[in-house]
Amino acid sequence: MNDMLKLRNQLCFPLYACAKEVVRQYMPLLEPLGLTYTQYIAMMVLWEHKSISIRDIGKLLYLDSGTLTPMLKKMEKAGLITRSRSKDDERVVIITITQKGEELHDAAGEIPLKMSQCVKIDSEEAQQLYTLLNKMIENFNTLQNEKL
Amino acid sequence: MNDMLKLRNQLCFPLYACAKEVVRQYMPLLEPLGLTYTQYIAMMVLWEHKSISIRDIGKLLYLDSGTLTPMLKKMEKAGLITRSRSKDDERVVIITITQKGEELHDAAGEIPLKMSQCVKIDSEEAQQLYTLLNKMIENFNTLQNEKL
DNA sequence: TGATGATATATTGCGTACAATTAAATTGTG
DNA sequence: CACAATTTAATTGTACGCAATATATCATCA
Repeated sequence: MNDMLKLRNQLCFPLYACAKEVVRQYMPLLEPLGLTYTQYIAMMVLWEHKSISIRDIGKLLYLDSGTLTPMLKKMEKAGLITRSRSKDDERVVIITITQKGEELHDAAGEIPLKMSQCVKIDSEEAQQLYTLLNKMIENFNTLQNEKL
Repeated sequence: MNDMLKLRNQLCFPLYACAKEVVRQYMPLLEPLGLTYTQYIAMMVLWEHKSISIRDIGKLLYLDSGTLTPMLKKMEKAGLITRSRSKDDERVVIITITQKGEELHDAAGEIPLKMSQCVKIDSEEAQQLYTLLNKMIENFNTLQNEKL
């Protein structure tokens, strides 16, 4: 029996399970804002950048057009953003946050604190985790670039 | 501007992004076996337990019947498992691994090593990550039980 | 300039995920 | 023992997530 093929010896499984659970914990906090987790992180990009191409949102969130296009159309319908083609390059779609989208920022203010209370690890552990995860992501980015 | 609402200050986002990326890295390794990642972790449970209820698979994988029922039906169609009602309790569906399912175990033997090479973190870091993630999962389990 | 390749988004198809609901079987209780 | 409460799967509906493909636009250069 190959012990590496047991669930409890897998590193990737807790990563997968933990990520799912965190998203689940966000749901009741985001429900009053009418956002899903993916929409929430998209709003986070827009609260910071105000106006940004779908391509750049995808690079920041590691999501492709197959995920973003339908989601952003829903968010447009909800009045949080507008979509328009760039004049410089007609291929590019620019997403711009609306007043209504900006207003969600205040309503979201308490969410990071509530989540950190829910994820009961101390700040040193959180820092460790952050560092390790970003190291892995960096490595995946490098692998990706090597392939091109 | 609430800095906690910036992507780069979020702990949950690297967790979410990293988990997705890991699943993506698994895909080419699992493709020759005809498995998805979720099917792969289900097979891991079955390689170890041989025969187990859907309920217990769900507890081990943190998945509900809405996910498992259709997936296990596909795996039955693929000949990897059989499905049968328990004689003791007709509500319970028992999943049993088939010979064909057992044979996949050998073919999967190289996958953990290949993945560990792909995720280039050293064994001490891996241990840290494993510990932190399991601590978070434990905490979520506790929260869950408190609610009942 | 016109063919060719690259880029950005959209679309399609498939496979999860999960909440909410339904249906059947079992358990607990008066 | 009857019946309400619980448990287990299945079903339904919504929302990702990604590979593969299609389409339109842009860049390059012979």
